Amino acid sequence: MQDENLTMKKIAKELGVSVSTVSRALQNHPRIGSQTRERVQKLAKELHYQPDSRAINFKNKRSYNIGVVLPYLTEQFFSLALSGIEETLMPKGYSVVVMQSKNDYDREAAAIDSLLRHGIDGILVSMAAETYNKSHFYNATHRVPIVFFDRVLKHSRYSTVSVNITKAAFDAMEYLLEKGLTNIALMNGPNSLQATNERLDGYVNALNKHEVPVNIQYIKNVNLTKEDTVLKMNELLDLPEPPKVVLAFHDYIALDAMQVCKERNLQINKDISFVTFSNLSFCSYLDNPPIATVEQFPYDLGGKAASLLLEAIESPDTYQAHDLIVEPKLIIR
Amino acid sequence: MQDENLTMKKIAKELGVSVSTVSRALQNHPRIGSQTRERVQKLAKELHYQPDSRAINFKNKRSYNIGVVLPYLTEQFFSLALSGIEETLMPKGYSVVVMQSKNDYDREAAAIDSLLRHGIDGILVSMAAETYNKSHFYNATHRVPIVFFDRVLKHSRYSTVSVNITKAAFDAMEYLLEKGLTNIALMNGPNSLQATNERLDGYVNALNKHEVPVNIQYIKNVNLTKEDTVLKMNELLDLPEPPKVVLAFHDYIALDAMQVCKERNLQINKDISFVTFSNLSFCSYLDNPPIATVEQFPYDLGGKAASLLLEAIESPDTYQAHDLIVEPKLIIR
DNA sequence: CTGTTAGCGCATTCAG
DNA sequence: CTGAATGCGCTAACAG
Repeated sequence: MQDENLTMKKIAKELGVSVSTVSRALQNHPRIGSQTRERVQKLAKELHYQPDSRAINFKNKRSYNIGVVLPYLTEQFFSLALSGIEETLMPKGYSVVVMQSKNDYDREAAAIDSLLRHGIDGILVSMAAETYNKSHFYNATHRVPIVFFDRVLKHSRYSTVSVNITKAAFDAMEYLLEKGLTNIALMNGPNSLQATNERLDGYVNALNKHEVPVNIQYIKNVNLTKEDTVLKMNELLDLPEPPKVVLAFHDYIALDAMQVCKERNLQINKDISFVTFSNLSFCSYLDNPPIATVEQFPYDLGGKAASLLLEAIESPDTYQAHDLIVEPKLIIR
Repeated sequence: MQDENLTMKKIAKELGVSVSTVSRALQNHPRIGSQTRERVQKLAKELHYQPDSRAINFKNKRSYNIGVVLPYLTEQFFSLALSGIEETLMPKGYSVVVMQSKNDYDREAAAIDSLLRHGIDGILVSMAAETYNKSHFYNATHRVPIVFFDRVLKHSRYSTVSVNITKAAFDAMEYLLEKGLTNIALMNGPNSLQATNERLDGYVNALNKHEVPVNIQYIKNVNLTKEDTVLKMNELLDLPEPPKVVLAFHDYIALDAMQVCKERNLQINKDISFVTFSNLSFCSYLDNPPIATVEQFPYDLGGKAASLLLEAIESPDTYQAHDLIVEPKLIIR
């Protein structure tokens, strides 16, 4: 069948022409005779010639590979985002190199480093929860463009694509408050994430608007591990006046928190309800799913981030970093 | 900060030595003066020199990228497998390029093609459900090694890593039969997958051993879409004697099938029960989870496949393709 | 121990 | 329209 080391040189020799002629014929260069082009292309096809992509990458200073660093692929939110990325990049001839940070700073830094050494053309990042030090990003900036999505780092050199979380939280709260519910707890994420602050803003704004006093004991930060969720949920339930509703950072937190409630013999959606961010398809299989959830359109998020990155790569001169905000949607179950 | 185009040449000129000296110093070559080595390494560090990976890839005829083609990253089974792959490859300096086939033949073929053009060093594949034609694999074989995992293609040139599904199905059935249950349906996968046949074997073997007649109406093939699952589940429930237990191809099928049951006012785990393959962590959140499930260790599957592929890449002469079987584990809930 | 030379596969400039 | 020559960044064989 085809030869592992079939180069243009061999085709050239076979046809008695020069390598540059073959090169031109193969890329439909204008300055080439149509008959020679035919001859070359015909033979190339017969021999199953495949250009050596490594040589081309080398010449072009491009690899057509995009690095993606995100917390967990097992979280549906991120695997959907990756799908959006893949779908945007593939038709443009780019491939996706993924690495999971698992919310760990060291892994994230190592991933960025590894991507850089592999010579990718750009990086898409959704930050790890534990990332307080951002220097690994700043260092990478000199080598390739970076675009953040969802868990973003606002900085003049980076484009970001994120959801308007303040509004999402506000809408969710307003929905609850208008139903007459007031004992609403917030199980928020870690402070390293901007979305955490935005959730808090929306939460507080809504309470203020409806003149419900903010109960500081109802506000918890969770580091996104199951243990911490269990701990914080128990704290909430141990309160003299435990919450009737919990606004959870995302569905995974809610699921673990629900388990805690069940173990304490509370009936979900009766004694206590949940409102979440994420809209995991999985939750529709629950007998007592969260009463409402905020759809964040991860697929779009990823796709848009990928588009921005392509812009940065292919038009570096005209490219301007900017922040894209995606509007969330409250889904009532 | 660091220069985008800082090459060894510049370092050499700066220090008044030759490029090869720099090259040797940087890779701790034995035949180099320790003082020159120091000088070079010091300057390289100061200047934040990073070798051009594209040039190195070009020279080595390696990209240190491994392609992974699998059905859906949103399925936890596959994202776990990918984690195992990533964890195995990363310490060896390889990165992972993923593509999702979405169970579609054309997408799978396009993915393989794209990977080949990107010059990856090897491919890991878990086949699409709709893949009946295998020529895209055979064509790729001439260029790079391929290893299959989970959804494997048995062929002398490919290594495979898969679960002993026949045994898994047999064990699951035996568990049910010993509990005195006999009306057991099998919601199997599409016939293009080897695992489908193996499930059937295990199912039939167990029935035979326990001298329970095989009811052909209890055996359904599902094409892995929700619609088909709903259709086939309804067919089962419409039977004069509907099954009391369903052995489902995997958890996702079971979840959709359970929905059908609920809509028909059947109580899960009372009127009808499910036994599944996959052991999705998600199912532990269900009020009425499958009564048993087969753990297939996707993380290990991926890791082992990655190891085999590395072997094929790094020791092509001694490498022998072979089939690895992972023993499943029946988990009773 | 170090410098010179050559070459990987391809695109491109410069001649013709 | 086509061929010869050049160089991308790096490694390695060959000299010294």
